[in-house]
Amino acid sequence: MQKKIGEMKSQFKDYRLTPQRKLVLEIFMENKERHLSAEELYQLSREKGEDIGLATIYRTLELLEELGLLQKMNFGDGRSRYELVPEDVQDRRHHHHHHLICLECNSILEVEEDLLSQLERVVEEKHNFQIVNHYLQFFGYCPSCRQDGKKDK
Amino acid sequence: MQKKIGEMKSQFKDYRLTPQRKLVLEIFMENKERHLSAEELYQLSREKGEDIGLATIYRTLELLEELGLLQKMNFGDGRSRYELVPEDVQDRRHHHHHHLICLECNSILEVEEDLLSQLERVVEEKHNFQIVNHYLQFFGYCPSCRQDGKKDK
DNA sequence: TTTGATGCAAATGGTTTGCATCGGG
DNA sequence: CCCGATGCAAACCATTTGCATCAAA
Repeated sequence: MQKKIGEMKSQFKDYRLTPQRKLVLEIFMENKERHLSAEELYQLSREKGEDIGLATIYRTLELLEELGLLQKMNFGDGRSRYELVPEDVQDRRHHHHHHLICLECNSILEVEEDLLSQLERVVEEKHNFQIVNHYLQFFGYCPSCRQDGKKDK
Repeated sequence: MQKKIGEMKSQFKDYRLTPQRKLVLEIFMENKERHLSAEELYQLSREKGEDIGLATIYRTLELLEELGLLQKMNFGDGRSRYELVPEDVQDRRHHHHHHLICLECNSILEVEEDLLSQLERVVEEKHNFQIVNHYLQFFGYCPSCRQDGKKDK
């Protein structure tokens, strides 16, 4: 069950939950499957008839990431993208899913399973490195592109 | 055993192995452990007394990545970084090592082992996605920062 | 009323590009 | 000669910042 934006005030201890910040959160809620860039958020906000400055969007994204509500990511297309961090993992700041990035059509599929726990433990032990989070991307060819282009060799 | 730059001509089928391109490769050879940015390459080249334009460096990096000799990566510091792809994996374009990125001192350790093969197979099968490469980063605290700051909870 | 938040525009900084020139084959 | 490669400067573009204004507690 999804927490409503209004109920998120507790997360904003020293910050104000302004209309602009609500708006950004709202857009993320309505686009859970997407990885939005600042510019895309700007466009989506105008489509909703709202007026919000691009600079404010950047500042809001920075804040929401600090609060652990958003995760910043980079897909190599020259701009940062963000996605909503699921409630149940916000505390631990662990983000247990990965991305399948198609080299042909640039689509991004999400893989929900997280099979890295054991691997993390191996690495932690071997290198005495305390792991807080991980980020895994797979590059290759998605089902539909494999069919079209016969990328399969 | 490392291939010499002079022996790399075969990789440059339709391109010229110019002094500038040799220089860039040479710097990567001498800094295998580092993840160099364009600007850093520029600095290192001047330290060697060579004169090469920054634009040429960018164009060279793009080319070398296409040829599979370099891997482009992003550590979230606002600039792209590159590292030499080991010979024995250049063909398959697989890059079998990962990064441990310290959130405290920003150091980057490399983990040589690759334990993702089985995981890749699971994902490929489950999602019918042909994986060509993967990229894995671990975020946390390195040994020395754990000691200093007692980040360990 | 005070302090954080916003919006605009200007500045920043990494990267790309246009174009004249250079140089190897 | 020709065509790819280079260098310089200008252009680009995502992101950041300065500052005056706004608004909620």
